Amino acid sequence: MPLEKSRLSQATKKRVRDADATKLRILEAAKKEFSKNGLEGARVDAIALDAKANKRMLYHYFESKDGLFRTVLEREYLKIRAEENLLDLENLPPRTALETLVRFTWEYYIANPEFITLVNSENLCKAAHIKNSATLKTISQKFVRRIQTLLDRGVRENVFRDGIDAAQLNITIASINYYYFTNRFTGSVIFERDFTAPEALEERIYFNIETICRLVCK
Amino acid sequence: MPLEKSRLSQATKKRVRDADATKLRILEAAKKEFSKNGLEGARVDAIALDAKANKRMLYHYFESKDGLFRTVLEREYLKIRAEENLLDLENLPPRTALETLVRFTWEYYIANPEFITLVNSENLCKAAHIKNSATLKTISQKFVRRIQTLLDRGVRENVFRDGIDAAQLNITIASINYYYFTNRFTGSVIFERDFTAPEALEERIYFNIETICRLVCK
DNA sequence: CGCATAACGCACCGTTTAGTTACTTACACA
DNA sequence: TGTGTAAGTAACTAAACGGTGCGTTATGCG
Repeated sequence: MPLEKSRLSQATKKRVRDADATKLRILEAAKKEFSKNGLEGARVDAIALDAKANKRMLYHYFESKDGLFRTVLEREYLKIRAEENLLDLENLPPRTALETLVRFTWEYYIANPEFITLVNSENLCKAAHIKNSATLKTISQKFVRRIQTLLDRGVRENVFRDGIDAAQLNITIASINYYYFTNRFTGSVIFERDFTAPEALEERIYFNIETICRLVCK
Repeated sequence: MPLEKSRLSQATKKRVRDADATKLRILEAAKKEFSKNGLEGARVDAIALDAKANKRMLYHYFESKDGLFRTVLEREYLKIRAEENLLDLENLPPRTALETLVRFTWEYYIANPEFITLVNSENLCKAAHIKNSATLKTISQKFVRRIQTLLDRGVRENVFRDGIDAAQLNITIASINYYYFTNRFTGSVIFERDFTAPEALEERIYFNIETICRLVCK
């Protein structure tokens, strides 16, 4: 009978005490709070409250506010790289693959606005949290190599210009999408138009694809 | 004799009490502190100390921390627009004018890295400080109109493509320069190269000019 | 079942924070 | 040269902050 109860509780994950579930709740709450208010602006108490966890647990699992931020940020980097890896760039015509990549970046930022503000926070503190993360370096470089392969294939198939650097292209694709979102609030005020209106978004992604295609294609 | 002394002190600006000079010292110190640590991370005491002013004066002149930030940010926007207006785009061949604009943006960010982090902070708080600034809107729109004029002239002279939106182009020029700088710390870690090394900077500005010219020119 | 361990909670700490009160002092102008 | 006003100062506050000491309780395992 106690065995059965144990099996049931494991299966339904309705344990009163569940370290993994608590950790995850804290991470989700931290992601919200850090992305909304920045690293300095985020409140540890607010994270604990939102996670329905005791503040003590936060320090138990993540050591410090910075430790928690590091974990959140690293997870977000891993997540975007993982989704990028799902892109089937290798089996698409080069031009279509390029367009797919631009569109993916755009849509990822729309769906995950937190990523942008987290990265901004990390740059404000000069990348102090990720400085020593070996995994982040390797996965990012693997992605640049994938783009280089795509560029090479495009050149071979005579649709891409020769001599384009994959890292520079990668930065440019990110920038024209990233900038629009991170500055959407000041942008909307200054240009007196709603940057997040559906028509505005459509106009922008069209313009961005055009920009990249004209840069890369023959 | 007291008249002479007064005249002298006004001329040399060596008054013991000088409201304008104090205000300026506070603004300069605030710009440093806000850009270094963000709005929330900035410390009012640190600003007062660096400005060699009493904290009370800060509240006397700018009302609050947010009031000070608003003033700093508005001044920085006015400054970049003023420098942009010095650009002689009207009397340059269209392609040269375009290249001049891209290069100016790039060099402005190199010379004024504070501008970028201040804008980032403002976007984190959803443009709360500049929301009601009428001057900012008008000067920005005037600039977009200048770019539109340049684009029109380029089309007439048969060197630019037709139908390019000045606002979109303006955003794109800003983005490819801005992103590189704001993310230079995470970028340097992830790509394992120094984003601020002279060779890296040169490579990037070349790539950016290429990107814009390919987008706009025939 | 009994028990070691890990999950969890409460109440608290010392420090730092933005902002203020109450005061003194230099200076422009009459 | 006297004086009202604005510039400037020091010491303070109440609240909020990140972080902890220490006790309690659920749970998985032998």
